[in-house]
Parts: sequence; C-alpha cells; structure tokens
Amino acid sequence: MPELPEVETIRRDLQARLPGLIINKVTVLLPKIIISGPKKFDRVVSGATIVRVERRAKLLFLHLKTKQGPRVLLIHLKMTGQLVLTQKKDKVFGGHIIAGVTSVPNRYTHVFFEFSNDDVLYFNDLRQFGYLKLVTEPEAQSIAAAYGLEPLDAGFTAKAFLEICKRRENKKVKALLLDQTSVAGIGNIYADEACFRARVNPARRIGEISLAKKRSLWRAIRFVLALSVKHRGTTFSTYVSVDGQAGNFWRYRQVYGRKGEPCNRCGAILNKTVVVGRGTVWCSTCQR
DNA sequence: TTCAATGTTTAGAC
DNA sequence: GGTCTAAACATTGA
Repeated sequence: MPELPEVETIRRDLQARLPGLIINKVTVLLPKIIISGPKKFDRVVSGATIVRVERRAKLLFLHLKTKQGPRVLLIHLKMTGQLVLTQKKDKVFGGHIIAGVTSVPNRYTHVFFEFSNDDVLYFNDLRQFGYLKLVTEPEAQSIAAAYGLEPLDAGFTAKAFLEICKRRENKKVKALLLDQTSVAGIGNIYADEACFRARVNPARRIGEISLAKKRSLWRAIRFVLALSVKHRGTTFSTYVSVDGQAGNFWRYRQVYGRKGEPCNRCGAILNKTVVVGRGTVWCSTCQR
C-alpha cells in the first residue's frame, strides 16, 4: 500500500475537500470490503456529514456526524487500494492507478460515496486487500492507541526511539522498522531507504548496532519520511496522489527498486536479499 | 509457467 | 511466552 507519506498526502487532500459535505448515498459493490458489516454501514453512513480526516500510521480516519451519533470510518488501502475523488468533472486520485484504468467507476471500484455537492469518492482496490470499517469514537481511539509513535510527530525523539530499541534488542533492524507497534507508518520502501541513509545493514539485530547507528537510523527515518511527504509520496509503478499527480519522491530514492545499479555513495553494486520475508535492496559495502 | 509486488493478520513451528 | 516463518487474501506483469 501506500506508506505513511502517501497516506498523509491523501489525507491532506481529502481534509481540504471533504469536511462539511453530506454523504447523500453510498453504494457497496463488494460487501466483503466493509469489514464492520455492510448492512449497518449503509444505514449509518447515508446522510452523515464529514467532520474531518485524520491519519494514524497508514490508516485513514474519516470522522462523521451521523444520526446515530459520532462515528469514524476507517479506510486502509493495504497494497493496491485507491481513493478517487471526482469533483464534478475533474478527477482527483489517491492510491494506486491500475495501468490503463483511469476512469471511475471501473472493475476495481468496490465502494463509492456520493456527496451533497455532486462530488463522488471511489474506493478501488485491485487486490481487494484493503478495507473500510465503521466504528465508534472510543473504538477508533483504541485502534489508534495500538500503534507505535508517529515518526513525524514531536514525540518521536531520539530518546524515544532508543527506548523502543531497548525493548527490541533481538529484532532485526528491518523488522523493527516494519513493526507498526514500534514506529507507525513505515513500509518496505522507506525501511530500505532509512537503512541506507543510516548506513545500517537491515538484517542486523538491533542489539548489534552501535548507539551512533541507532541515532543515525532515527534521523534517517525522519529525514526520509519528511522528504517524501514534501514531494507528495513515492510513485512506484501505479501510485498517484489525490490530485492526480505522481508523487515525486521516487527520484530521491537511493536503493528501493535499484537492485543491480551502483550505490550512490560508494559505487558498489546494490544487492537484493530477503529480510524478514520482504524483498530488501541494500549496499553490502557501506551498510554495516 | 513461475515469481514477486507499497500490507497485515494468523496459524504453526521451534 | 517469545519469536520467527510461511501462508493467506486476489491480481497483474515481468
């Protein structure tokens, strides 16, 4: 799926457009996508007003004012989920565009919302891994609380990161980065990028790397994610952000998708291995 | 034809 | 109990 920078980009665009709109009608074409139950979903969501759009880790929280009281619509895009907002004529995309499929609805459209101003929000997902879930405010809070620190928040200090490391000495570096209950929102691309910038071998155990490397890793996580948010995310294969533009972080990447190419730091050929079950590209010369 | 792909959860093994 | 791996979800494209 989109990782933190991509989901954050989508969030910002939705937050700029959705609050205040009333959902006139919701259409569910693939009921299994609504994991809180499609029947109740229709009843609660129809007529609801969008209050605001938030993000925790890679999960979107659409706060709603409904006849039944406040509710939160959770949207997870997983690997190929896509949110497309059509503003009367203009298409606004967020997620992954499937090659050649640029109109909505299409065969990957599973749910769509029609708003009071005629805008329509489509949820598309080629692989059908993504989901929508309607919960109460307290449920949403407990879901949010289960995630680890937000890496771009002020609370993610070097000290806080070192504390996290202390409790995960046996974990491989890459496993720690991908663990959403440690640091929230990092996926495969940014895990590899952060390890490269910190000169850390992603297969090493946390306990094996020096304090200085841990500090570098902390800095690299923030650097890489912030840079990507600034450039509206990474367009890998099919992703585009909510305004229909490709994310521009791709050109700043150092390792992901560069297997067999020379390392930008030392010139050695980048290799690709499997670490904690995920394809991992890194430089065995400068990442120790 | 086989494999890997931006994610998460779960079952099973040690 | 902790920790790790593989599989599962469904589809596409190399």
